[in-house]
Amino acid sequence: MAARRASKAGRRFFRKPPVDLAAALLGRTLVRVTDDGRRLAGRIVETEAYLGEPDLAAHSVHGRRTERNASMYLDAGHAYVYFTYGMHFCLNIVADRPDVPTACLIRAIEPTEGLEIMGRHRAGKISPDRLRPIDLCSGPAKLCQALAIDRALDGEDMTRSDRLFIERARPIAPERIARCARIGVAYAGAWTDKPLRFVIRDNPHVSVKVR
DNA sequence: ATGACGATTTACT
DNA sequence: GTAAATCGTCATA
Repeated sequence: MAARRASKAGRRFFRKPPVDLAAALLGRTLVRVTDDGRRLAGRIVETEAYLGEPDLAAHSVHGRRTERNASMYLDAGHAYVYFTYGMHFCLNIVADRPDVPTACLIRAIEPTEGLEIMGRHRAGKISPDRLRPIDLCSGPAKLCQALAIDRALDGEDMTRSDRLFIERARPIAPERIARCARIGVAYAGAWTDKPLRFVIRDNPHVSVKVR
């Protein structure tokens, strides 16, 4: 008898505007099953919404469509994994409807399953004293490294995939969610300061402190 | 073909 | 607080 698991989030859950999805993702479980069958998981504690065409911080600004960001145009619930800074991957989940290139960046999770393997994935490049649970997945590129997420998972349909998906969980009460400006988008003019970042209040696993 | 840049992380002062 | 790492991606030519 297989262990009982929470149900996998389906299309209906993801098919909402990116701001709504970013908030709805908080508290839910991100699950990654590796090629050798290991289950790695964590609770989503920080997300950001990217609003597509008008959003000067979005890869799909002005309807830009390239080989890299093609996944943003897929239906809601697909993964958009991009490579940046010559060394890092970041995971987004596509929101809304097909051909509306909006998405939510998963910026941090609180690791709950497979911490030892996550640590192994993170080890090597960093000093051992940086392998505390709180250092494992507290950033968009760190969590991708810990969960072994790279471009091989770009375009993955997370409503059907057995290697990357969201499990339903008790929603976070609205008063426990903080909204603030997104991280690392200083170049985005009027969009730099829009409150499109969502975090669970006072959670120690977030990437950058809320101000 | 080339140049500039980045939805970041890390170590160091 | 600052700066280095490091290269795929994109716009320009």
